[in-house]
Amino acid sequence: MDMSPFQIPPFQNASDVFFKALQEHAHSQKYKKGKILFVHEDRANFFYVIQTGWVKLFRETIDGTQSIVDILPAGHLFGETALFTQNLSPYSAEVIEPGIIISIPLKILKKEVESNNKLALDMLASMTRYRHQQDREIEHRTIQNAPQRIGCFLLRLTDQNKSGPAIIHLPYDKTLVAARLGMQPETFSRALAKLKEKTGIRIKGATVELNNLDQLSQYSCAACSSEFPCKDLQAAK
Amino acid sequence: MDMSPFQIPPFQNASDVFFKALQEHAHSQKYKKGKILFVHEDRANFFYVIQTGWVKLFRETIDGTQSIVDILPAGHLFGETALFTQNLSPYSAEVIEPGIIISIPLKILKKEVESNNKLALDMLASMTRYRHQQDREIEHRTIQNAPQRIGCFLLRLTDQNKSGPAIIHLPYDKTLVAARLGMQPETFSRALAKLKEKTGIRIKGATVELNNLDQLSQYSCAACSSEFPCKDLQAAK
DNA sequence: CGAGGGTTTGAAGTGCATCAAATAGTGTGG
DNA sequence: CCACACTATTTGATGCACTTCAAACCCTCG
Repeated sequence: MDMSPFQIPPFQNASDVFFKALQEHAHSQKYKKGKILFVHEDRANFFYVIQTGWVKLFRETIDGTQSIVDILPAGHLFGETALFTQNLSPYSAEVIEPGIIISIPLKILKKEVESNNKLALDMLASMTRYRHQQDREIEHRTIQNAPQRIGCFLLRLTDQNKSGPAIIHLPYDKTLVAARLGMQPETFSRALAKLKEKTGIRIKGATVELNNLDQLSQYSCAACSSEFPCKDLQAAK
Repeated sequence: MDMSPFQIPPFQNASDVFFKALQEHAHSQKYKKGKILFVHEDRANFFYVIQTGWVKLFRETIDGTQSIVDILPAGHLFGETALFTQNLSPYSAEVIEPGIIISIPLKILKKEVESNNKLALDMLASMTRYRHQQDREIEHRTIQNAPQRIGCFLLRLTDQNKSGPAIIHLPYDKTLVAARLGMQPETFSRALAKLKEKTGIRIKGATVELNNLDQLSQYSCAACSSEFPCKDLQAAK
């Protein structure tokens, strides 16, 4: 099995025993769009690492309204928190862009985290980062308006090591981007148009050309407690 | 020094060495309302445990708009995440109801968490709980309206071990409750009136009488992916 | 080429914010 | 213990942002 997906936090310091167990019990599989990996409040026996594709984490109310917990790109893991919640899934997970996902028995991780303090610390660091992202997310929902939230989202999709104009293309359906940002599809469409008018970005289908990052970040980050490039925030989080 | 504040998660499994270090270096002090404990992006050398009183964690934008990260009651700790962020405070902290707060050098916690895996696991469990609270918070902001959010907040203030009518009194200013719930004070006032009309609660100043918990939770939790009593959510979180 | 989903556009409604002002409540010094 | 000053809270009037419902458009893919 390909071990490269595990060259990422928080696994840098995992033990050989752990990797050996992975070889034996981790399972890599390609999934189609729409595949439900597990459901909220299910008994959880696995956690997952995304090798390629995108995964949506969500919950829903009785009347079917969904609320997006997160949308994750390749390189992220999810479902690992079930370790600390009596093995109950805190959300549902659905593949939204086809890709390869590795499932790993929670038991393996449990054993490792209980015996390898370095890994536990790395997980704490990951959790902390996530927590701050969530804090920021709440802030955004509260004080940014729709066009600003979109602008901020686009900025986080850019490669923050480069400067100058950037061309990105939306990683998944606009409807989903809208949900991810806590707005209706119609609002997204209109807000994107407004953002275009305000900052001069160019839009063609799912492709967006950001010719003036400064102008964009000035417009979007005005209503935020941190400036672009938003420290600690990962692309497309 | 009184050690009772440390009979709480995540310190049950801390070592004697840790407690001895606490005796020597932890500092307990009474603070007045309005005291700023530290400021966003300050260098952090301490973390804190609330013995009595309430503390507000927040950030602000250049134009002075505040966004509330959290409002914490006695028994909670905060500032500990600086351990994993190069000792930079991820928010500001202000005492909003006078009380006694214990400050503890991060170094002590650092040493303990690096050498005591049990504590690290307990911290992971605490973080996980917090993370799920935040997820829920985002959900609430998205799908509950103002009166429902207030109802949900009131429910979480009740003693969930008892049933039947409950009398609570708001733990801090209505203006702050409003901010905590992501709305304006005016909106809070009107939404509370609406909630009264819808669920028959009684309000006198800061005292609220919930004579029908079922009706209240039915009204509030309709727009939520979990039912009352919202599992994993602590009172007044 | 046609079916179906994703996206945009239009029209109307709703909830919350904002600005302004009145009222209630609280703590202080006399 | 009272009057004043100040703050917290409520109430009113208005505006705006986003939602909702409806329909058209577009794009992709079988």
